[in-house]
Amino acid sequence: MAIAPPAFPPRKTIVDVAKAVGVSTKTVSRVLNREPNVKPATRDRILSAMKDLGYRPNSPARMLASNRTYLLGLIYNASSSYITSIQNGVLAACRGEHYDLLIYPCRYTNPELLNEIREFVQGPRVDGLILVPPISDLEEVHDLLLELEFAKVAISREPASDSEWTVCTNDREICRDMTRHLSRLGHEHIAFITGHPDHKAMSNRYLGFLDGMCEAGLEVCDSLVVQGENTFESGIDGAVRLLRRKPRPTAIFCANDHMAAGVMKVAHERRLDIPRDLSIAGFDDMPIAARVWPQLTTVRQPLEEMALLAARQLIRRLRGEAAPKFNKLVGAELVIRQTTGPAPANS
Amino acid sequence: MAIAPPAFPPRKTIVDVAKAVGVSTKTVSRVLNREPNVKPATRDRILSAMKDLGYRPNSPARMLASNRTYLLGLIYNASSSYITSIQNGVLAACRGEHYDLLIYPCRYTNPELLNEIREFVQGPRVDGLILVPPISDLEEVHDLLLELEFAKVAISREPASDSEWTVCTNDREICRDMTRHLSRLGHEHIAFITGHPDHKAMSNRYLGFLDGMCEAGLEVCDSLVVQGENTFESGIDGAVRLLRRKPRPTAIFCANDHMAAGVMKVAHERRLDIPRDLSIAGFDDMPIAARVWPQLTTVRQPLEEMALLAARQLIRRLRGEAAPKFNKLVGAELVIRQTTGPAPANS
DNA sequence: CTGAAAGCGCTAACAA
DNA sequence: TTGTTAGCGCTTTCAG
Repeated sequence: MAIAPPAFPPRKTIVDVAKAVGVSTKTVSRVLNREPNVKPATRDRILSAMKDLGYRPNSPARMLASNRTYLLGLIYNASSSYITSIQNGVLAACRGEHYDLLIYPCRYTNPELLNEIREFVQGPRVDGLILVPPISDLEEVHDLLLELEFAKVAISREPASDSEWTVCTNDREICRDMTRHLSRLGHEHIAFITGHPDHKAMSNRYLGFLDGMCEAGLEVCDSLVVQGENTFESGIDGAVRLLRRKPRPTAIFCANDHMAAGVMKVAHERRLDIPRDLSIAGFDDMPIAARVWPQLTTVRQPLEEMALLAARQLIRRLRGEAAPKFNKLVGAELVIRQTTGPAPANS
Repeated sequence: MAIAPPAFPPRKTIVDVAKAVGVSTKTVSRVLNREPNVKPATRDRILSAMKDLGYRPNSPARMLASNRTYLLGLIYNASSSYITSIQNGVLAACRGEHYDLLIYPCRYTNPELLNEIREFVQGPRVDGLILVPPISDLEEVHDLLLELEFAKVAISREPASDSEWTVCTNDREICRDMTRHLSRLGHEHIAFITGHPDHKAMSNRYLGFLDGMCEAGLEVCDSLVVQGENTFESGIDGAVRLLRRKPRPTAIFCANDHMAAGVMKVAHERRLDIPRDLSIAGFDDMPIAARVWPQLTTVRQPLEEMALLAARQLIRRLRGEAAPKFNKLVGAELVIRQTTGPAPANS
């Protein structure tokens, strides 16, 4: 009834390979799985027989027999814009390791989220999970996966326990550095638009801002900190509110680039010159950062690399090769472009 | 050695379900696959037994036995920015149909591309393929898949034969409409930055521009058409060249939004007021379009919907339910924002 | 270092 | 409308 994938000439199996070489299927299976205990000579003969016969392993069969799928799952919030980088990193780790990626977008606010995830991991279609914010911030998700004893690595999450596997960046330090950059440019009234309160990494960014202000001996005025929601629109709202303050801030540091783009829009509409009248900084170095005018000063997180490290570690673990502890910290860097400049003289 | 997915309590199988209900495994299998020839009453009993026992089908087993993977493959060029919309559309079609998505980024210029694709489809990890530009423009890819008799649907491709399955938009008509919009605003010197010549949909956009110019009785001056490459940078280059022309164009229509953003950058740097001094139009309605300042006038292609239709059709075909012909045309629409306005009076 | 046999959980073909 | 019987191609015992 359904159209089956064609198979002419009929696909070769390990039986064919085993026959051709004159060994048992088990031996073939061993070289397939890179197991030890195969004489190099035998191994080579098998390998070349595979090539000659055009043999390709049948993955469903391996899955069934080994109870593993060689598939990694990536659960993410559907509207996250950075997911492409993450995907690329994960796939880079999968290449050559015989793993593939199954992506699973969902809404992190969905009350059914836990059930969805349970379904997904018990499919059972994936061997391990990669979690990204804001889903990696949800304790319930980690608890569920712990209960299910399901392998996972979280990106941008501070490990709640020692056995939890994470890859994160120095959000806090780098935000202090950005604030320092601003203060060195002479800014004293520096405003901050925070990220969505559900995102933990966001609060670290704010802490870094506070660190920087403190270090520069600048006062953090309550009225110069407004709550954003990571969106372009909330950046607009934040800017509108901030530009009403007296004294008006001469610099606005946003917890992400989308909000910074919103601030830029408001500044442009008010005919403020960026950065002469107002400096603006973002965070993430999304593609948009280099494409707005003027180009946005921001912070680059090596998302792709983080994802690669996370996935590589996960694969090791699934192979049983991994160390018990894995909490990797990778460095972010300032990307100083055109939206930050000296504070106005009369400020 | 490797950490196996935990299975406590041991997972239920169709045998358990069959026993519980007192039917054969085949009957259970039938309801699992929504096959006909099961008495509704039996069917209901089986369904509720499944629920009671917490049964979940083991997908590797189904794959092995049925020679299908219930996985769709999405092959795309790694640097394509619109891939998120496509993914979302495909996944929307997969939901509820027991299909999942395997993504496979690659470089369309890679000389190994055909081999990569061959490996991918013969994995055999996917049942069918969804192709997007610029890979869907490559004849060799279609030929290979034809030779392999592998099911596929192409997005944004004009079918080379009647049996080819495609979903595309009316690029040409909508570009004529955009040109008409510009001419009605009084523009006479309208420039066009074309897309990368490898992308077929791009040439249709150019043809639409020509149609529009013709319809408006405007002359298409060779010096007002420049070749772009779909990138922000090529938009910058194009703008620099175009703004040197005499008479200077009063409007620039770009074959995509990235290039339009590049044009905006140049315009801003030269202190041209958009749209008073220069109108700019893009194509795609990428997220960036609404976030630059002023907001970009562009064309919205329902990419997500296109992907959904493509995937849905592919799934039907894999089920053996599909019609032999499938060439879907979905409509794009103008999104008139702030970068297009009346032509300067003195032009 | 290698092999024989027994399944993994499901579906296909045929029978009833 | 339902059941029976073989496998799918591989990995896993466990025995050499």
